[in-house]
Amino acid sequence: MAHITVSVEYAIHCLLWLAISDDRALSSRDLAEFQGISPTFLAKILPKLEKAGIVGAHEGVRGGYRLARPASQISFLQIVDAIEGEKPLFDCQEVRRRCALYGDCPPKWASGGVCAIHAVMLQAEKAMRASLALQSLGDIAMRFNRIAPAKFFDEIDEWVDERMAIRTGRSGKPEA
Amino acid sequence: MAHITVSVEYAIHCLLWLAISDDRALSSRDLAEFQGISPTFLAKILPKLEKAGIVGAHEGVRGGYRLARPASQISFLQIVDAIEGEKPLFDCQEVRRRCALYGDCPPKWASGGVCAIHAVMLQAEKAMRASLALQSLGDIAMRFNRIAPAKFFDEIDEWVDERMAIRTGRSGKPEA
DNA sequence: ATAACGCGGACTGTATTGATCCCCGTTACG
DNA sequence: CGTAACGGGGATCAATACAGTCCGCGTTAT
Ligand code: FES
Ligand code: FES
Repeated sequence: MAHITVSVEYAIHCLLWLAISDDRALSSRDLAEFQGISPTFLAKILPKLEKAGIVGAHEGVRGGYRLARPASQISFLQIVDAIEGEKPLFDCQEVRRRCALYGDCPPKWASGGVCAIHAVMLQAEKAMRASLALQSLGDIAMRFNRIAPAKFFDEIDEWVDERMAIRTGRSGKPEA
Repeated sequence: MAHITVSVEYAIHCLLWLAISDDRALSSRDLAEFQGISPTFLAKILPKLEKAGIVGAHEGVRGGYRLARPASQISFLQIVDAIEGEKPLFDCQEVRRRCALYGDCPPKWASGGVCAIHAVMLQAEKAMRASLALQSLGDIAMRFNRIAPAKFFDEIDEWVDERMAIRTGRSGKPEA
């Protein structure tokens, strides 16, 4: 079966960090290094979330990304659509019209409307999308808050602070 | 989003013809020419249905394929799985374990069980598969029987008879 | 014996995906 | 005002998967 690409996994995990460390704008490089994924590749993903209105981008030095809405108002479906576009799960090639019995002009009963087989696929896609629409980023963030120890959130803060200091405070020294 | 490949469309349309023209074994070449699709490519698809126990193959001259079960006992899910294998909709790369905060050994609360994001995807896949499992080839065949004019079925029979005659009766003449 | 079958492997071309690099406009900070 | 950190977009590349072809083998009715 087809795939929801890794880009979506990267995107949602980034959004989860943004949801947890609210307020503070995180740069794409921060998010990449923090999660051990390719910075240049992540830099191609985040603009998609921005164009979809899921995150807000702040340009220039000290810039970065913030959630554009409360996490509870960001559904998984919106994220997946923002990253993957609107490619359908099943892409019907209308083979029913090529039947040898009716040469080049298939009768209306065979070519009108949606092929019954195609309809089944559309229904399956609809079920999948409905399932994705039910879950919000806020749900996952809450679940994460429950399982992660409080100490962990302090470590996140420390890490981010350290990054900020390295980048701005001591900008002349490129290496820590 | 990802795709259910064209092979599935070919496969299901072939199965539909097999369901309609019951009894008679149709060869892969018959099915391909009948639907205007590549014979060599279809010849790669049908064995998958055979290995999955959906169709039965009869080798040798006058051979071909038949449904191995009544059409009502063949679900769309079984067909899709037979063609596409068992590739998951979403293939988790476990990015959660790469977090910079816990170097090489992520704590158990972060790596145990299934990632909450992954779980959402699994649930969506489950919803899609459940939707596909609800529809059977028999349902579609019945729907087809309702919209197709009775005359059409006679034409199918004629066409098949003609093919049989060309292939076996006058085997010495390769062209019609 | 022949020719129509199914079966499988090797092979090609193209599209997509993951990933890198470079350059540009913008913005804070010194 | 200059610099360096930002985001954004285009060009490029390697790996993979998919659609489609070709060839050869074993099987079986006629
Ligand atoms: S023609 Fe595409 S599914 Fe029937
Ligand atoms: S680690 Fe794969 S979805 Fe979270």
